[in-house]
Amino acid sequence: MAYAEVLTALADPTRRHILEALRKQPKTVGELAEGQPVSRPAVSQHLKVLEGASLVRVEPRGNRRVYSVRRDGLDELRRYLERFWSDVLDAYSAEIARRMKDEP
Amino acid sequence: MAYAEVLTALADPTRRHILEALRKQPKTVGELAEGQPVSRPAVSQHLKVLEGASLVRVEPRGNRRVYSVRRDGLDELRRYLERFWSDVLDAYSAEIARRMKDEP
DNA sequence: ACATATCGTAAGTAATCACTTACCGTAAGT
DNA sequence: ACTTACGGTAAGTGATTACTTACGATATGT
Repeated sequence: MAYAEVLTALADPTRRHILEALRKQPKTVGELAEGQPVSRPAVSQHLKVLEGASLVRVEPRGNRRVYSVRRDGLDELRRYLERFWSDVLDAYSAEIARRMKDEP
Repeated sequence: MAYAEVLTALADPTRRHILEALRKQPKTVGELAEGQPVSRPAVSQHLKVLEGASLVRVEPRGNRRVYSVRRDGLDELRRYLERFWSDVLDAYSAEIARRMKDEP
């Protein structure tokens, strides 16, 4: 059920902005906060959620904490979407087959 | 920016349950409400959100309103995820190339 | 040792959200 | 025509949630 955390994490615009800021290269909390319209503690709280969703990883480097993008969360979400969609397609083709049988 | 609506739509567990109930076959509002632990109006409200995210389509059939899964919302989300991830990979390989140059 | 920088956490607050009950319009059955 | 079924919308409420400021802990620099 990890995809649930990923979805709630990605549902917030500020968290998406933070994630997108990390696309290019790893950044510290301060650097991330500069680019956002919210306070630094708010960014910290969002990072906690992103980390819980396996979308981000931390590496403490001395005084700073360097955050970078992590693949696992996105993979989890992709698997969920794919599973869901293949179920839809299976049901669809089963419905077609049923109709072919009834109305030849 | 349609992926934002898709993400907020999928972030809610009840909405996901409703969507998953529609995987198998199209259903009316009443049928959907039976399978859920919430009231029928709540289901109606969720369906409105799902429809706004292009995850669901309605076809009024006489008295009933038949809802079914729609592909567009999921596609939109997939495009966003793919775009995001390819940006990450591009930045990563660019970083590798930079290091190869500096430290041969 | 002391001052400064970086960042997480606590506490409080305002806004958002999911839910309920009540109501209304429309279509179908008698 | 009258009643019943179906479902969308309005209004109100309680719980989440995203934000703020204040504080504390740890590492760096002088």
